Amino acid sequence: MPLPQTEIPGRLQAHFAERGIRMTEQRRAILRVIETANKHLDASQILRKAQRLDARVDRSTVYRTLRLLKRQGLIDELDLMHLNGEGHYYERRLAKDHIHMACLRCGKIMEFVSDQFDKLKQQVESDCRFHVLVSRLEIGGYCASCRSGH
Amino acid sequence: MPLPQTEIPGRLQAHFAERGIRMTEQRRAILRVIETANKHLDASQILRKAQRLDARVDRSTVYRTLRLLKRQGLIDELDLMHLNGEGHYYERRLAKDHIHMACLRCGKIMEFVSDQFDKLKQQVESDCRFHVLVSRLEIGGYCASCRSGH
DNA sequence: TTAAGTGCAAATATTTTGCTGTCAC
DNA sequence: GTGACAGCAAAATATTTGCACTTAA
Repeated sequence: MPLPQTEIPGRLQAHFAERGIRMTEQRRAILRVIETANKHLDASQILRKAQRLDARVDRSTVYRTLRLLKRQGLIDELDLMHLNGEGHYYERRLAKDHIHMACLRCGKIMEFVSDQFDKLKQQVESDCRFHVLVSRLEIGGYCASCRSGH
Repeated sequence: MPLPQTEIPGRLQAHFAERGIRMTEQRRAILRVIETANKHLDASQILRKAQRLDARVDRSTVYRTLRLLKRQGLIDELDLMHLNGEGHYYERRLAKDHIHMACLRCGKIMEFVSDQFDKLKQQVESDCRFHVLVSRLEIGGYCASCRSGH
């Protein structure tokens, strides 16, 4: 049984090699940033962090690489309820999808894994004869602390 | 038992009146466009259609009104997998939430109502002690026609 | 070698804001 | 009458693109 994807470092680079996608220093830096991120990053944050690894990285290369990663199904794009502007956030796509919850009061982002979510997607597959490739469930509301303090 | 919200025309205007939110000709035009839309519209499309009802409507008024409607929980904001650019789409919020499926090949948007979706949200409420106010489930993949032709 | 990738600058797309005048209540 | 709303123009934000140069394979 393979290890869960979370525990394989360099998995993104490995994927590029497997599919014969060219590797550059800039891409290496960007992939590294995404692989080691411990929270959701937007394009500007990815740029800044990648430039610390390789100062040459340009903003447009970040966007081009993000588009590539999306097409390859390696990252997911999130809005996180637009708590901060209109941009998008990115995170590695792991073996198991999860739900994102954003607290509209304190801005905290929470993640939640649920078998019911998988069942729901299976229902879409069978009831709608729709082949699911990507899915995104984002919920906005109040977290436990904020709802009690209300 | 009240009629489903879908069947109450002028419901958005009624909501404004109930909450003492000022009604203007411009808002009337924008609300009318949203209420009578038979597909998902983005800000530019709403502007264009609203201007046909009242030529004075300005782009900024559209955005300001959309923000107001969002805050009032009267409309939902969608990405529809960004099939056409980076903008957002809007639709009236009805009594029952639904899932949006976007075919990545033909661009068709489908909607699906599922009790499992409601159950999943209830699970988030209880397991995470998170009070759900808005939720958005968007799925990208291949529709029945496109998957068979593949 | 050469097709793919990059930086740079400029363009495009989307949304917001400041300000002054107008209008709903 | 007055506070909320509107138009307009400009700014802010987010993303994409054209093109000449560079580089991975």
